[in-house]
Amino acid sequence: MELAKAYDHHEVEGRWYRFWLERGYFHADERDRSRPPFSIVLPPPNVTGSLHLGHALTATLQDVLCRWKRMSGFNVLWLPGTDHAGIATQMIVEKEVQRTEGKSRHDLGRAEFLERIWAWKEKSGSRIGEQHKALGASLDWERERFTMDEGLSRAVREVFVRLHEEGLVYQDEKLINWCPRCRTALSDLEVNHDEAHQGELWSFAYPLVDPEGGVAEIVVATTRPETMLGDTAVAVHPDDDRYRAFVGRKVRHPITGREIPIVADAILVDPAFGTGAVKVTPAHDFNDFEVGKRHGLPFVTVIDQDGKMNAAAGPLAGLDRFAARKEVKRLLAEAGLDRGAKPHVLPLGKCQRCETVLEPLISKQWYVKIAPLAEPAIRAVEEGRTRFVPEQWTNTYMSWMRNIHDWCISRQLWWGHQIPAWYCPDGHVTVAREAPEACAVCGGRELRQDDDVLDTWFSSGLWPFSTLGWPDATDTLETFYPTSVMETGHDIIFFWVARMMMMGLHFMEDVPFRVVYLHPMVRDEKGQKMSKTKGNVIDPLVITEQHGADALRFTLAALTAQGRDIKLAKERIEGYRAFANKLWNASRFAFMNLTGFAASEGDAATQGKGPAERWILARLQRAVNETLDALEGYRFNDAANAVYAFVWHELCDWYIELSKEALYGEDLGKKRAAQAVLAHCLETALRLLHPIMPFITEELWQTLRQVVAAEGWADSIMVAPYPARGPVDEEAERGFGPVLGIVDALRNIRGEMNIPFKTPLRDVELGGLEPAAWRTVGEELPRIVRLANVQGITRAPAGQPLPRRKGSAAGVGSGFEVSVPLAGIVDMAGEKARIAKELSKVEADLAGIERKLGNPSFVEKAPAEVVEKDRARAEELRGKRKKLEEHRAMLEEAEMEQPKEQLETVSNETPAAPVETAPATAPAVQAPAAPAEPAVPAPAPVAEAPVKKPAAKKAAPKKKAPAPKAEVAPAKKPAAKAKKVAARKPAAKKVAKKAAPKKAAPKKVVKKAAPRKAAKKAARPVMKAAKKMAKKVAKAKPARKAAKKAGKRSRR
RNA sequence: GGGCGGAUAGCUCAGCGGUAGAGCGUCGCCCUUACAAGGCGAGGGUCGCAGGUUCGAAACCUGCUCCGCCCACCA
Repeated sequence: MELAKAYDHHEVEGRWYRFWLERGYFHADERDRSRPPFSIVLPPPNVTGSLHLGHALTATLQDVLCRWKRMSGFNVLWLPGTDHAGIATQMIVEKEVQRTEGKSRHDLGRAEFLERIWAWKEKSGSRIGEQHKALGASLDWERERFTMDEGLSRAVREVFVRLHEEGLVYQDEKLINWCPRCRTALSDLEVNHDEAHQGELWSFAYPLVDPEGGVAEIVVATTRPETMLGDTAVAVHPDDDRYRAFVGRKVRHPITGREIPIVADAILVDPAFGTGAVKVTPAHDFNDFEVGKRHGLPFVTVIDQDGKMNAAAGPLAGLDRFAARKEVKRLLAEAGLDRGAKPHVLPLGKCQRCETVLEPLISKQWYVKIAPLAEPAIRAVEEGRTRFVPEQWTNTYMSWMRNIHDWCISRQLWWGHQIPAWYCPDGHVTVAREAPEACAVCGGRELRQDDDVLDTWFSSGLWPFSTLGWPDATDTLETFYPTSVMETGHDIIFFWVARMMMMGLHFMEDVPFRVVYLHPMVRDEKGQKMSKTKGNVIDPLVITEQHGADALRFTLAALTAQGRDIKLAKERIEGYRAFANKLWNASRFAFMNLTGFAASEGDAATQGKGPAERWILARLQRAVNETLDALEGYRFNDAANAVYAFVWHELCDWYIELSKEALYGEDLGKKRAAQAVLAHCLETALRLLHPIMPFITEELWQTLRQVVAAEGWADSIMVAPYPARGPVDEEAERGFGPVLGIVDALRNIRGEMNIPFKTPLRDVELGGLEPAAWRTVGEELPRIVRLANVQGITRAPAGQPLPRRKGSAAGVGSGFEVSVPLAGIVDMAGEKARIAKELSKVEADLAGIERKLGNPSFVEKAPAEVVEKDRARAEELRGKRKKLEEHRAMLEEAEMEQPKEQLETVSNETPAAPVETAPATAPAVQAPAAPAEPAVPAPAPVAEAPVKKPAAKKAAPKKKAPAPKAEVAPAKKPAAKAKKVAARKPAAKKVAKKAAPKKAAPKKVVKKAAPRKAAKKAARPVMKAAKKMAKKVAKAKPARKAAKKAGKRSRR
């Protein structure tokens, strides 16, 4: 199977999406009751919009859930649709018409304008569909809905009428938030009071009608001077002695000449604020409105729906409200009533859509009486029938629900569901599902429908059941309601989630969804909200084009941690595209090496499994379990990371490398086993990853099925079963540790010494292996040899340490030791430095643990297993330290014994180069020392190194073992030492600094009752500092780096 | 004014009572026949500050400081 060398998503993605569609895999069967249902309704995007990354996130997470559940045997419905988004859409099209035709919607008229919007909707609605398809969303397109579909509109009318019948929808004339620009009423939620507006608090005097005792006026403060034209009272606090005598008297309005009462109101007035006297404008302020009702004041509206002063404003009629503000101030100043101003910060209510400062106006609107609906919605969450994830949002939801106000649902717009209420000339109202013939009150036949439309969220609130066919009792509704999960942004908990809860419970008598998963907000890499005005909006289509949908999806999933916003950086996407490519190439490797293997013999082939095979299978199972745990807990980042880590760092970095020995070797049994395991791991990993990266996994999975001539596989990975949880073979994981450790140790020596991979490590010895490890390592010697490029390797008998060898590098790990002769490859100074570093690390760790174990209360009070663990670790560290010290001593000895000339002349052509210790060599492998067990056939030939390397290669290192190095060695020493000292000094100083203040603060210590505690406290920072220093010392890397630099310099 | 989140490596973030981690970036060595969109190795951290609880705190409690978000009718 020939695959391109690099993954190209362009070629792959569209092809598979079409395949899935053709096969009908996205379509849910509402009559299938044999499988458990799983349903999600897609939060409908604004139909005129274009998807942004927030939508891409929603689509990705929901698709992950749906694909996972589908593969897990659920009957999955994921329902797509769009929202008419009343005010937003109307504004967009209005602007567009204005721009292209220079006409307002009023120029066009209602019918004509609505036609334009419908045309617009058709166009952009399909774009949203395309965007979702590009992302790979497995939406059931046959069920796509739109909030203004006939069906959904019928649901809207039904709900309105029923609520009206129940007295839960009513009409009332009260103060509402009005946008003078959009010329419509808004609900509380559509008001933004974000900006702290820098305004002023301006004071003026109201002259008393009948001045008395030299008191002729009362001074009030306001941030909105223009509203004084609508003042119908002045209020003071009843207990305020300054104003007690004023209550009941009157002031004269300086502009209109009306007489206005002074009232006492304890709720409105805070005597400490401003002058303690408040002007009252019941028709333009929410607080004042209440005062007006309490005191029976007149409601004088002075501002009209355009934000201009009306006739009641007398001389100021026709002025814009902000111009009127200046004018009022000017007039009052002229009249000598200005009492000064001071700066004042106040929140301004602005229109969510157009940012216009809102005007509270009295008007007749439709409302939903909310308390009876909210109560069940609160209870449902309290009882856990609907659960919020992450949990913290429960509080947000609850606190809002408990303080909820009646919902103003009428909007003075054209685009939306026209309110099903009809008026006769006498003003009677008839509310009905369909246009009535006659007035329900008087029978009059001249009926006119209410001009207004419903708040967009009114229809959105019905989404989880209106889309399933309600008010009809459909199979779809029966099967898929309540939906399983509502996945959306936390910014619309109130707008949408809360309303769906209320409506669902009221009309379906059950919650609309079992779980509300609230995803984070997507921000740009600087953490700023993406917005058109900032110009930092990223179109998901651009990214899918550049990096592929899979890369974008994976990135979004990997960044979706609970409770934190997503800062999307391009580098992340690139990184995950690289992951896709890695997977691609790993698969290529598999395909190239699976020839001759057939899936059918998979199980039979497992006899030849070695420790590496058992290890990777255990790791695979662990990755599967972790991924499942993560998905079940909605931890998308953990799911993504679990698959990522397994595929890249275990399957690719380790197993593929390990498998080569068997795949390229002569032993057919081993080869087949490796093939079976490789195929199995790859196939499982693809299924595991499929929900996150659907395209590339399908492509590779389909190829794999051909390569291994699979039978009985599903037709598509998306309908193949999801990997199942199972027990992890921990023994296989643990048992393989020494093999991995040995390779790591050898690589570390190589890396630290800058020995290129080409240069083989000769005559490597292993020791310190317990019997089980001895066998495992024995079995895997050929693989160790390959991964570390070793020529000649021997094992000391089980349970025995390594014989010391001069002129060698050593590595000590948990349950193994390695020794590598370095003569001729590299000088000894580097090794000394490396060991010193390692040693100080061990010492620092050990010191910490010993201190702990030396603390009696720790040993006494800590759980036994923790103490035991630490003891064991201390023991291990002491062992390691001993080995390292011995090795260091040996190095020093060797240095003294061996004249450097000899070092230079050592040839590495003879494997036995490093002299005395050599005799241990070959036989070790066959050493019978292992207690009993002939079990493992000793891989004898291995000791004699890979033969593959041609002679020519052997010669190569000679050139690379440059004599000059040794020469440089002595020269660098002083420098190295100097650096070491330099590094240590600051650290020491730090300790002093840290410790000093504590000691120098005896007051505290004295105060403390328990001296022991005080002492401990004083000691704590010292301990920390000491730890720190130990670490610093451990990290001091003087010798080698300095040496390297010196070497380079001298060479030039 | 209330409420909620966040502060851990240069950057983006995991970890949420028992040896401080990952990815990206950095540095060194390698084009080792799946992959240079790669491999191997290394460096890098007073876990925001100050107290407290505990044998033990990055984690739990209290206070503070800075960032972000939500809610709110002080004229």
